[in-house]
Amino acid sequence: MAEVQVHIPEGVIERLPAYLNVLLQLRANGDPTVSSARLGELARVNPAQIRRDLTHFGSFGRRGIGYDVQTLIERIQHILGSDHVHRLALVGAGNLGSAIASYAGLSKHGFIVSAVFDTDPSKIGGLIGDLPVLGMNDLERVIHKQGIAIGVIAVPPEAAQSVADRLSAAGVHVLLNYTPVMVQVPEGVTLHNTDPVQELLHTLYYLSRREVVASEAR
Amino acid sequence: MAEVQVHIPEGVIERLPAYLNVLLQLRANGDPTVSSARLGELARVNPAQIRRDLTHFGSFGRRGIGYDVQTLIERIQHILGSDHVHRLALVGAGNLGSAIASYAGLSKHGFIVSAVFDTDPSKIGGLIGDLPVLGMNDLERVIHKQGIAIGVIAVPPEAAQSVADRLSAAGVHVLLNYTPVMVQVPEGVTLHNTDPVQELLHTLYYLSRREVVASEAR
DNA sequence: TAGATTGTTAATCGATTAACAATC
DNA sequence: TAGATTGTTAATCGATTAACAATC
Repeated sequence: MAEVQVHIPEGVIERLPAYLNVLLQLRANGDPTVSSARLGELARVNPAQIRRDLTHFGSFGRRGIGYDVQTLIERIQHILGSDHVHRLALVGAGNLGSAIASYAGLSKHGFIVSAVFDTDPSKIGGLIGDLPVLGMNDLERVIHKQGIAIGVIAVPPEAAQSVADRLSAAGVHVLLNYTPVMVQVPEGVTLHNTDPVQELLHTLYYLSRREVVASEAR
Repeated sequence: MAEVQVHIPEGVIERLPAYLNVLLQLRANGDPTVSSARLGELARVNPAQIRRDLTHFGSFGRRGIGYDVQTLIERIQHILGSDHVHRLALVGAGNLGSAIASYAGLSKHGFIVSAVFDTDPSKIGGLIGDLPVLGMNDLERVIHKQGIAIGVIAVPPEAAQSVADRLSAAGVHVLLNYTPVMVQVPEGVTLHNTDPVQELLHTLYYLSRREVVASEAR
């Protein structure tokens, strides 16, 4: 019987990585099982919601016991597709590029930086981690050859759009944009702007409200 | 008559920074006004929702005309509190720290890196941008003196928790954590994990679904 | 067996959207 | 005036949560 995958609410998919993160931590901690109550506490999500979310994909727990940490990790990784390796192309070998290449969070989830590109002749041929920096001329060829589906933009803002264009044209499906520029991408390419400032602004709202409340309570 | 600020839905506050980003782009473009239809197109939000969101704070548009870009920018900046400067303390003067210090997205919204700290004696006294790198001994004193409310953690993962503790104890209200470690913070401190991998995982779900769909459609 | 905790239903809650009168 | 577009209501939609029978 084929599994008919009906629509899964966006919110569910957004929470799965958060659950996964907590589960990986529990595993590192040596915990064999976890209840939805504990998981909810750690991920700051209502326990009922966790159970509800998981039912979209099956039933992974045991009544009276909870969830086996290792099993649930594997199930979620399978659902997300992070149970196999994903190759990234990193464009930009500056400070930011170097930091991304050595970022532990990537390898933890099966992402590996597979090629690094830059325009600067003084950087080409040098090493980032243990990868040689390639010139932009090699971009299309290497992306095809290595079957890279994810591109990371870590270049100066003024170059962001043209890099996005090149990566999209080369067949990359997902772009991670580290510049504050709102780049345009063609249909079929998913863009992620990793602008932490956006989040900071959001927090600022609550920060200033708190100050107001505090001074009113004087 | 005092404005009684009732509860504003979280989602509204999350969207304001997105509107602001688009508006700043429109202003840079020289557009004097914008309709909710156009704004919605650019921010990928339903126009009715934009109008609804804004009514929580007042009525900023003109019927038949739209919104004055400059006015709406000022209003949203005032609501969020980004109409004045916010000082950041940056801990970690490595590649990542250097990249953050020169990140254009920060200054665009009134955030300025006001002090940089590191433990490495070979870095202390050196410059990041035009700021001297200070030793960790100076952390509490400088944060108090400069009235810094926001801390940025750009250190190796193993140091993340202790840096978070020091910053929290020094009176910082908001932490931006650039490591993949889930750090714990005391009550009253807001933590933001800027883990783009979380988002990548989320995208991966749709990416693998698309591959399945594509191969089934073969 | 008694206690714990899931999977699942049904109720609640809140957010999104369509529609339209007000008005520029 | 006619056309455009807001502000706001009311209807829809979907997501969250409480509750509890099933079951380990």
